[in-house]
Amino acid sequence: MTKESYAKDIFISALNKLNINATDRLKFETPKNPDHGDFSSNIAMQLAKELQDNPRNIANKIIENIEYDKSIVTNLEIAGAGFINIKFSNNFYFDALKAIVSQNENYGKQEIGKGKSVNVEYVSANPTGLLHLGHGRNAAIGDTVANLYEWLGYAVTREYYFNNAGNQMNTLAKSIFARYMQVLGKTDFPFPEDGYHGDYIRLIAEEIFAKEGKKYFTGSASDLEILKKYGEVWNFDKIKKTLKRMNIHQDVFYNEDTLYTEGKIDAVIAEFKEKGLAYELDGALWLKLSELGQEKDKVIVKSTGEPTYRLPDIAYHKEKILRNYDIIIDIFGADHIATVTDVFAGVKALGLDASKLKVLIYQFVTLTENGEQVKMSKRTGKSYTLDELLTEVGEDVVRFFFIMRGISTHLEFDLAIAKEQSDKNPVFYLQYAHARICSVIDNAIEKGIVINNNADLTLLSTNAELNLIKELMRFPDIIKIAADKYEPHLIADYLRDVATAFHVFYHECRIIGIENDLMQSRFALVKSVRTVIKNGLTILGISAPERMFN
RNA sequence: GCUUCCGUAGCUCAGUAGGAUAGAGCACAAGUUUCCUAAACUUGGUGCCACAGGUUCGAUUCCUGUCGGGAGCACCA
Repeated sequence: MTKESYAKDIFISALNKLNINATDRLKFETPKNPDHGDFSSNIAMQLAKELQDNPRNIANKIIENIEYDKSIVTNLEIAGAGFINIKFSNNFYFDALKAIVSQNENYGKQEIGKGKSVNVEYVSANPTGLLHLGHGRNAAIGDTVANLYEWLGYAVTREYYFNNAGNQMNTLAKSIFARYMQVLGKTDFPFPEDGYHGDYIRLIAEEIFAKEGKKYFTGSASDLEILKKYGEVWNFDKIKKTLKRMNIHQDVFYNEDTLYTEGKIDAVIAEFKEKGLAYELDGALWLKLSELGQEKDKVIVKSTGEPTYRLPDIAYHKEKILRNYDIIIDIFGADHIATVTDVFAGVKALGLDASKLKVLIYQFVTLTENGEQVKMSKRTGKSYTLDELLTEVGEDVVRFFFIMRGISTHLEFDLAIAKEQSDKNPVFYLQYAHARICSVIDNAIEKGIVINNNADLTLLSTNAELNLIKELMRFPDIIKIAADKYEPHLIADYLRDVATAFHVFYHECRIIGIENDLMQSRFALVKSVRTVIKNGLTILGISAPERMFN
């Protein structure tokens, strides 16, 4: 039983007695100010207009008709403009803690998504280069969202859209070839204008030369094809290694190529033509987006015969929709905003249900240090790669920093704070709470204390203890809200609140060395805190160390 | 010009699907350890919630417009 379920029960039966049907408007919230009780309803204010009565009068009538169990609710009162505030008994909280203790490491897991499926597509970087900061934010958001849905009981597919077909792959081949020729001694061999200037291209060229010599010097189509493939494999290998460092493992690597080989691109073209939504002009094939609510028509097949990105994107989303997921989530950077509406329009035009699609757009990341923007790595002199950042500040810090802000706000990644292994770094605050608890338990075991599993929780009586229980009770709701709103940072914020409540408790209440029964109940409490922090960090893909400062 | 995100404390950001006295971390100042990890805790205060209208019993939150900053507006992806 939760606060919500009990409060709803007693309110609905009171409203029924008054012949008021307001079930859908009945919402409760936990007031910020503890003087306003544990739970609060604004229903009386909402009803004021249609009942043509003063909210406080209505609240009074509702309260008069509420029947409640005094061992669960201790007080109901009207406050302010007409709020009804509920105070729950300590016993209610002890029962809630008992439930947490018994669920143990499963606490927070839910069945809301049972029998339903979610596809989360994230990272999806082209194999033309190494991952950079933006990909890092993408990866952290995508993986955390996937975790959240898993905790809600959904069957989650983590997907990576692998695109080795477009124009950019030819640019990669040409870039490698130019560096290759330079490695062969033609130092003035021209580098393509729009080529990839990163240092890794040179590494790839050197590696090819070391392994296979100069046999690709002709630069023929077949040579370029080999260089392209080599670069693709090389880059993708690096990408996967970087993701692995971030504790990310995707289930499906959907290759764009299969859209062509399995005829899915052609099928979509045929369908657009059949619906009269595609026409030829200047040798190119255009999609009538202007008839689909967009500003202007756009090209889907270039006059060269190659599709623009729009067409495979539409075909790919069609493909995902046909795979029958209940929710399909894409994670994109702000630079992709324009493509989203095109894909939606295209998918709808194919008669598919676009309401299952949810596109998360995250804003850009800037790296700062001591208030100044950092563009280049001091160590390499090149722009920061994700791998480099991981090495510099550590995996846990990277994952945390990338999700600690709302996804729609610009993220300032402060290198100085990230590097700091101290109290300034918010990650350590959470991990420290976990390590502290582990340490106390180790300590008890060392002293020969036996921790039993049926402590008398009613012995917990201080504010610090009760606040901690209340904090722990929020965990399932927070997971649900974070998933519904697609906001991983809510988990990070929540864990900080839990850690704070724990540290306050720890400061005020001793555990070891006090009377046995109370000690046992405090162990139960503290073990639950440890579980919540560990589960929360797991959702964020961050480790929960048992020991800190070695 | 159009699309989109943002504008809240000195800085970085929250604000629980519209609620009561707008919060946290950092920075700054002062304290707390014979005692389970002081990477902790306690105490200090600052806000025309960018601006102007509108909706509402009630707006930092929703709508419209203005200003300011970011990201887009290809036969690149």
